[in-house]
Amino acid sequence: MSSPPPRRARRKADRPSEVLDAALDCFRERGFAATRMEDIAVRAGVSKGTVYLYYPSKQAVFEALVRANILPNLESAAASLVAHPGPASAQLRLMLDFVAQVTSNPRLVALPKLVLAEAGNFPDLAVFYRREVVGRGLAMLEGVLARGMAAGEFRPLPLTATARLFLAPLLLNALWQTTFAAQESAPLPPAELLALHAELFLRAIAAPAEDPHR
Amino acid sequence: MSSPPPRRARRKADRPSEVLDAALDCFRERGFAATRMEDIAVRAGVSKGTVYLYYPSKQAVFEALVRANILPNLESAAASLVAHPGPASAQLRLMLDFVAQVTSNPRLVALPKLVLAEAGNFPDLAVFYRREVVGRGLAMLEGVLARGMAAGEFRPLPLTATARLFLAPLLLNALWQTTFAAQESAPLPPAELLALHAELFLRAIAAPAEDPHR
DNA sequence: TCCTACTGACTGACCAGTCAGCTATTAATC
DNA sequence: GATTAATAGCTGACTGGTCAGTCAGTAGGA
Repeated sequence: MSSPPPRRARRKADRPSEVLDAALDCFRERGFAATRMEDIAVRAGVSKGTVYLYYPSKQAVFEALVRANILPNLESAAASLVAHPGPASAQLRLMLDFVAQVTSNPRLVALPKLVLAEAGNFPDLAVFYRREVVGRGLAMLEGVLARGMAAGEFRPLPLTATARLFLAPLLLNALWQTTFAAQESAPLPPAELLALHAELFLRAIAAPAEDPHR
Repeated sequence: MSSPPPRRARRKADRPSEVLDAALDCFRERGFAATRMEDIAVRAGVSKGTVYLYYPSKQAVFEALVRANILPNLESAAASLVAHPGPASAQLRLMLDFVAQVTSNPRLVALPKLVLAEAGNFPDLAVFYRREVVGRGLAMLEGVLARGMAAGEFRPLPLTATARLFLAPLLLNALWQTTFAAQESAPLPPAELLALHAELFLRAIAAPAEDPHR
């Protein structure tokens, strides 16, 4: 085994992500405004000053957090799309499964909610999120829909609106989980909701079957 | 014309709602955490102390705001449902139009977003909102869906999940408006999105037409 | 003259961000 | 290999500013 790197130096490499992890936990529990830099520091096992060595402000921590956690998931969604060519309806289900899986991770789900809540206070972040996350997600989806329409698998429909209608239940389910899930007496399993969504949506956009009687 | 009521006394009656109006504007612009009591007071044309005469804390202002603005709309939705009996699909469109109209008022749209954002800090409010707003809205919707299924107008489907799928695009569209609308280069008109939603959704849940060839 | 609505200066707590200094580690020197 | 020097990483007390909430006092109205 290679000798471990010097402890101090190794810590330096690890600190940023340790701080972000701690920050995510804090933001999830109390929101952005109510978490203090000291909370984040203590949770990361570090002093307040150290956090400022790596991030110049609380805003910067938040922005780094969003960037670090969101983009890898988008990349992997795009990759899985490329890895699974096939009928557009199958790819649609693939994307749905993907979102469902991401959405089942409470730590990740917290992020869109935070962005939504803080969009007013972080216009830059809202722009970034709209462009890099929502924009790219919708574009992927529109690509799949366009392929399906071109192949006669789906009816011709306005791409943008259709893509948003497909995504809406996925996103809202995620927000729901983080907001109301705790107080549900008989929670509706997300998998059930999403399965029904897939069924209804595919039926709604399917091209009509060829009618042999005509 | 009857003589106007004494100015001081009249003001007392009007203050609470004036304060709530001002608070809504402030919360919309800067979020809950970032608005100061003094902002609300100035906007209401009053001093900070006066706000505290009517509401014991900032939290109380927020809670009163939500309660005052949400419930009347639900009542009126229920009333309009009673006033328009008819096929379930028509009632579904009625509810969609209703939500669309409420949603087109930016002041009202801000509230669900605030509740979402602050749910963690106001557990009581989240419970209230879940029960009184979301719960009653979903119940109304489930009622319409159940009628339609019983009448053979819609396929039999799980009520709860179907109702949520119907609502999701409406709510998400509202959140979208408040979060990203400002930066859209070619905004998608909500009416267009909602019309497509109605079309797709009704097609998805429609009972299959009787097949005369069978 | 009394009361009711209102005012706004004030207090106490809180916290983001700073910085002088400490400590563990590595490098240099003998 | 022991001692000292240099430095990178980290610390936490401190500062300056902000703001929720208070309350003694003012003024309009009956």
